[in-house]
Amino acid sequence: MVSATPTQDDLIAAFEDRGCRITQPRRDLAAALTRRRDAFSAEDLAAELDGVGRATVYRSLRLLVDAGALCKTTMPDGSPRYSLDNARHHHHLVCADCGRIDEFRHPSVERMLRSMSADIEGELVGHRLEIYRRCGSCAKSGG
Amino acid sequence: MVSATPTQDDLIAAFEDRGCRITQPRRDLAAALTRRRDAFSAEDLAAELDGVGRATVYRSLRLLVDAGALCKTTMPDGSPRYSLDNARHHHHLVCADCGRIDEFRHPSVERMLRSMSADIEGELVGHRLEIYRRCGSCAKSGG
DNA sequence: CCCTTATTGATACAAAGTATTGACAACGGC
DNA sequence: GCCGTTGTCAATACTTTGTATCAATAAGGG
Repeated sequence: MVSATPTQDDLIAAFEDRGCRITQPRRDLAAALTRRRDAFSAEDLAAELDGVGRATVYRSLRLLVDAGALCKTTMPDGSPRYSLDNARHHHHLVCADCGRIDEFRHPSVERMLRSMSADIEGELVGHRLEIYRRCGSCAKSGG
Repeated sequence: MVSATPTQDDLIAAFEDRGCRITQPRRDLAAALTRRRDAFSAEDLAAELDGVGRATVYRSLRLLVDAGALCKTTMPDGSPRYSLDNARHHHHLVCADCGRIDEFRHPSVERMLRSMSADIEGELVGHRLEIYRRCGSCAKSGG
């Protein structure tokens, strides 16, 4: 089970857990992911991984998102970003200026869902929550 | 100001309010929107509006979303859907099976945001919340 | 009614991904 | 340690959801 920020081995383990073979492209990708601690786009990552095909990058990202090792987040303009998943259940705090993504856990979210579920017909199957803000350093640097 | 489900005239007014000319394509689009009460994709709408160019459909949808007359919602798979905006501030209840989108207002959402803002560094500039469920009729029809 | 200028449709392009396919390489069996 | 099966690969074409460009057109003020 992955906990705290995943290491390269954790990412490899995520592939193995899903019954996938450990190939060189996947090793390269895992290494690149652990080097890159910020949020990134799939295309950026593909450009960085020179010998690895675009399709492989996308496939692997999807695998890792499904495995829970990566998060896919939506920016205010709708474009997707990936980031390492540090902890089980959380939401994202996205800086609308610099795009920095922080994980975020707050009891009020679960409280809200419980409180809503009573008033919603049918079964809740999931949710998507992004909080957009101007992060501390962007606020300081004015704009 | 648009309130309750917008009529064709409300949509036309939304264009006017933004200083736009009232053209035949925009009239056609407004008519199609008020006929179509369900959530729809931009491509569906473009296909329905035969004489109207794709670019015009996308341009107009963006204008109406900006004007607050339409909502753009994200499905669980990430694909976008548009729907008429019935009321000022709300979130969306999306059926993961049939794609039906209902508007949804619940005090717990604002309560959550207030409660979180105390613990978040920087200024909150927005949020995105979708609640996915299986709606009543999809639950009944099994699966 | 005419002139200005927003708007249009066509088309090309862009971003983010999925499908296809022949080649290749992991890994289990022996 | 070699071999064959089969998952995986890179390349490429295609799809979806838009945006940019641009010449032609039509809105609507004067």
